[in-house]
Amino acid sequence: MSAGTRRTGRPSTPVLGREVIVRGALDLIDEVGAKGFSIALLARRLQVRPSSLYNHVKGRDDILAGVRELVADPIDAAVFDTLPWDEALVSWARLYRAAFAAHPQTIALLATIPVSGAHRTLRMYESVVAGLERGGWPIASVIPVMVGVESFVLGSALDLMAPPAMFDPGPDSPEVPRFAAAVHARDDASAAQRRPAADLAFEVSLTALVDGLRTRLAAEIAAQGTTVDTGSA
Amino acid sequence: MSAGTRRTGRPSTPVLGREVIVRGALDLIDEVGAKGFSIALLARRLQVRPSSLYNHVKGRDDILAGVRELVADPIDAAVFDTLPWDEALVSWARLYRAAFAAHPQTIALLATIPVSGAHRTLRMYESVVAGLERGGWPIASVIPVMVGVESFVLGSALDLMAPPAMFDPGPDSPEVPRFAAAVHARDDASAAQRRPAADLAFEVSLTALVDGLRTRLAAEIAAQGTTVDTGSA
DNA sequence: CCACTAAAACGAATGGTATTCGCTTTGGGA
DNA sequence: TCCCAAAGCGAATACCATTCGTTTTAGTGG
Repeated sequence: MSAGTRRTGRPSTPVLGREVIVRGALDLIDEVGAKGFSIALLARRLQVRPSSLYNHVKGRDDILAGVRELVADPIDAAVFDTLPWDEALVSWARLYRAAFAAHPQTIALLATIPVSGAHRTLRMYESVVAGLERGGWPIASVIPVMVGVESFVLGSALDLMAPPAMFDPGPDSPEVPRFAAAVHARDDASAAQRRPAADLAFEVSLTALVDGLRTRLAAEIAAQGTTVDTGSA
Repeated sequence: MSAGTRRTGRPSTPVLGREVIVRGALDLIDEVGAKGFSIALLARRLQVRPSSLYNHVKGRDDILAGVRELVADPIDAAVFDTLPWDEALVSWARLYRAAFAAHPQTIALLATIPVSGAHRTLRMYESVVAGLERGGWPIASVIPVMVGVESFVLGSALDLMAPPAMFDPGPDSPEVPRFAAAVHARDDASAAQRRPAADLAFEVSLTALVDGLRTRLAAEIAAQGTTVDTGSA
């Protein structure tokens, strides 16, 4: 209970565990940010010496992999079982982005880490693939479509942690007048709708992307029987 | 010329300079990857002691900002002056992605760094904004559209550095049969067209995105004079 | 019930990191 | 010519993640 006063040797009641460590890591990152995160700090918060962590996790990267699972947990691809593929895609993308938006500080740490091959993730992909196939997408286009949407979502997540006011007062506005005016107009629209500007940009492009995919699917179905062309229009 | 044998004191002919350091950093990252990059290694490659670098750059982050400028240099938004907005957008996105594709190892380091407010970058944004306005986009939608495309490009760049063979032999393929089949079909299509799978996914979604934006613009122009709705469909 | 093994904590040590500071030498402007 | 600033070096600082040996305890097989 008191600070840093545990005798050496195995404790009578267990203190750590993978679960505890990963949860603590996520909380810590939320508080101190990606740059502030360190094993030493995490150990302090868990009332433990740094070396103790290594009895439960392989190392820093392993902890971050766990954090990723935690953050990605609420992403649910079950919508693909009940909704048409296009609506499901929109819903999935929103959930995906919202999951990262709930922990913006983790994005800098998780973006670089290759997406975990955890069973949970694989099953999510399976649902998406099944939903797209059921929607009529040719098998060879399914992964590209999914990856495209996922890339857009991850890019939008990166955008989330960009400095909110980017060139607002603009020291060199005179040099880029149209850009400055456009930023101003966007901010006005954002304020009028009482929604963050980043959200508006995300929704606009997400709608456009899925819209365009709908068009393409129609075209591919129309060309059914001819040589399949997965290149550009 | 010989190894590590420079006397103390200011050298008669200058050795370093911001340009030299940043170039060296990019080359080093290309060679040893993001994880292998360090100030000490960079100094060794430049035949210099680590502390000497700080006479020319503020620190690690400053160096990376310079690397970003270098990588982003070939991104040219001049196309917006000559092509219709939709074609220009496609061309710009391709250049943008290609710039990062030319230095895949930098992506992990640059993705987290907020996009530099360098004059070069601002002028690029100015060109894009001007092009979209000229294309008929309402001023309030210009930034969201640009940000959306940029997010997609950055997300696709992240995808570039993902492990190329992800779940190919799939140890648990039986558990995710449709996913495995879809990956296989995509790889076949990729081989048949002799293009990387990532490129195909990028092109598919880029086309769809711009296609959807074209549709939205038409709708917005048709609704001209009515209350502008920047929300979802 | 005892003995033995494995688990799980600690503490110290290792080798890495970026950065700062004082020293020295030299180039260039007044 | 004098003097300051520029630009190298070397040492020191304060981190960082990780490994290893030690110690204490939990749990299990005989």
